[in-house]
Amino acid sequence: MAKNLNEELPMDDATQNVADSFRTQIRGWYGEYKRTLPWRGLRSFYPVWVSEIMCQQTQVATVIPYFERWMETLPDVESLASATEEEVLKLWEGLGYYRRARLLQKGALFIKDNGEPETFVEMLKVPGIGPYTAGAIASIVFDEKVPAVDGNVLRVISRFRAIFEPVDTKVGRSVIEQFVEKTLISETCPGSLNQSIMELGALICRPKVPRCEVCPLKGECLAFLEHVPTDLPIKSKKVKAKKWSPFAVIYRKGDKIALKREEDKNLLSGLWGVPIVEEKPEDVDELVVVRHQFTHRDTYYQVCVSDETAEMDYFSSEELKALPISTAMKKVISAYFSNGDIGDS
DNA sequence: AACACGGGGAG
DNA sequence: CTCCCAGTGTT
Repeated sequence: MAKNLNEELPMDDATQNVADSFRTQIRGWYGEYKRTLPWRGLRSFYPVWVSEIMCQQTQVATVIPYFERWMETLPDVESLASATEEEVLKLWEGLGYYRRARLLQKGALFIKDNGEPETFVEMLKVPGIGPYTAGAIASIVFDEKVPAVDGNVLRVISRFRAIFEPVDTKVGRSVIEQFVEKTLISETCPGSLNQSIMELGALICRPKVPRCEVCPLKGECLAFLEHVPTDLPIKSKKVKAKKWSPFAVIYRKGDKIALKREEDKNLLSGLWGVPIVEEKPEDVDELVVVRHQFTHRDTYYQVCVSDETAEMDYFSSEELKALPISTAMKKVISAYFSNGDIGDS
């Protein structure tokens, strides 16, 4: 088999000694300082799966109450598979990246048909499970020797080995994955090793303010010894939010407003909200501008009211609390109910 | 490879 | 303001 030597890091004796030191130091640190988390120590597929999906692009502290409520309501794959999409999204309300919740349920249906995956390769077939999540579950639940490379691991390893290749490219990512898989991961508790690297990234090897002085790896960390740790990792892409000023139309009827489920192809698909349009409709009065910053869109909702009758379902402020509604739409709706009653008609 | 996809924490 | 968080799917 041909190997791509360009993507391999050195694997001499010195590197192996460094790897041994890494494992010893970080395991000791992890045993003493790891946070207590609701899913920490669990070794069955379902709760680990749910926790990993919830934690994608979301800080652990934010996830905890969502995870606990989710597990009380939908404690196993079967209950998730048979839940309504509305119920699933309501449990996810406020967490963001709502596609994760819908894919989680699709995954439950997939597992209902195909059985629970038990290997990294099988897990990749489940909707919503990518290389990180497959590695995390396979190593934590099934002791498979596979890396779980998230943002924390990219940062910790790029600093530890002084890897200046951009980590948000195929090559850069591969270098990190190869180092973890070929050099770092061992037979003993691969899941704990993966988790310990992530935990170190979250608590010590932080993006802006790393706590190098108390880091268990400072003796071998090339970024700490030879460079400026905060120069790493290198990231090549940087996308800036574009300004977006659509109209949010409140169709009112008495004390109720019209809401609809957002279409699949749109932002916030599956959630409920008022209609969002690019062009200003006829016969509406502008009420207020509500700003909401998405990652990719700095949004200025121009909230308008209309007394026309819309072909949608109408809800009172009490009734809409039962629906899954995004934080963005809650701001818009809240602006209407707090200001909209004052004035004309 | 580049982009879409939410919301919030922290400097 | 900025960056980034236990990433994945689509184009």
